[in-house]
Amino acid sequence: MGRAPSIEDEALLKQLTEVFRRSGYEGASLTALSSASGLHRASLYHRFPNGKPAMAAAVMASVEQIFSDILDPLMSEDDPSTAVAEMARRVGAFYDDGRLACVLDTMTLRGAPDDIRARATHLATTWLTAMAEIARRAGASEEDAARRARTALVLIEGSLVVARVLDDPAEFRLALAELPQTLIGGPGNAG
Amino acid sequence: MGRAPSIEDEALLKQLTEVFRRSGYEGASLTALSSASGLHRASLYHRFPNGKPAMAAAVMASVEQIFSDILDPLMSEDDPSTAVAEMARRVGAFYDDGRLACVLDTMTLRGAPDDIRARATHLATTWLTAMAEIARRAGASEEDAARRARTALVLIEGSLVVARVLDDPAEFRLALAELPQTLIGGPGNAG
DNA sequence: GTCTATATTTGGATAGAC
DNA sequence: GTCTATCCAAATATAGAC
Repeated sequence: MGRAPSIEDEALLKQLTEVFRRSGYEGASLTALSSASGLHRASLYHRFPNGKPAMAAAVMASVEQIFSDILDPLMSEDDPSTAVAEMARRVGAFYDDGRLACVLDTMTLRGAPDDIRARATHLATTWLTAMAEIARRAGASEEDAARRARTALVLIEGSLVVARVLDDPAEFRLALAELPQTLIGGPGNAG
Repeated sequence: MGRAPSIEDEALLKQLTEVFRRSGYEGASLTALSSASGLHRASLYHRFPNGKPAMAAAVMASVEQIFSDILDPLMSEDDPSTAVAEMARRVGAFYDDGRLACVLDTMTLRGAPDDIRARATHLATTWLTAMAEIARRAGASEEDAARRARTALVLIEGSLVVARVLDDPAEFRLALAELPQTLIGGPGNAG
């Protein structure tokens, strides 16, 4: 067995993810990724022999894993309202209360590899499906449930942009607080 | 007088703006800016002696000008509902029906110069103020008007992200279509 | 005002010692 | 597994001809 890594895979991915989220794919330089992780550039290449595209792919895979946890309450929790509230809590933690951008936003600008953009599209679809399902379970029609899910995603992504631009997390917090209402509340739904 | 420019300032700014909107500040390489404008890199430096930061600053100034036109109906048009509809139409044109991202999003990632980010913040504030004013004029309380304006901005920015990620302008079109409702419709307002 | 040519720096990537 | 040293390409920027 070789020498133990100075930073475990999970912690490493977390640091790399943060850089990609803050700077976007092209803005995430090897220098930035290196200093964030504490590993020299050559060490990053040892972990990711295919370089920056591989790092970005690993980040996307990591985020997919994190989202499977974020969305888990929507499947496992019986009460839809409780389920959405718990999902909102986990979303808030992942976005560090609005201080971190979404990979769906920063990894889909021109310059990002096609496979990364495709993964972002897939992640968005997964998220939308899970949110639509909980709305459906709370009594919404299929059409209304799909609409509510899209609105929820728009509010989360938009509030993250606004929070960044205004340097104020208030809008993001509000979007999360209203998520149960957005997905399962109001007219036409039992929630 | 010297030789006439091969591309007029206005057209040049439009091309540069598109690159910055698609790629973000760091992703907008001189090569990309050059091929989009049809000018060689050295010619871009002739127009902007302070290089890429100056190009980005000029782009922000240009966008500020465009927004003063986009927001003009909110001041000059008597009927709030008509005013918002016309603003929405101009917003749709500026974002090319959801195909172009917002500078508020792409120019505020890490790596963009501080003064560019500050201009983005200022632009967002100007936009919010103008939208809050029309909501106020339509009968909303000051608090409700401010809330509606923030929601409108969140919906526009979020729907642009979602439209890009899903490669489908539908969500953006919907956000624009519902803008009158968002700003001046519903309970608690005369619109 | 635009061009070709070139300088300089940064970013991405590799080789080989430890 | 991480490091120093190095290579190569791309990005930013400048000089000077036309």
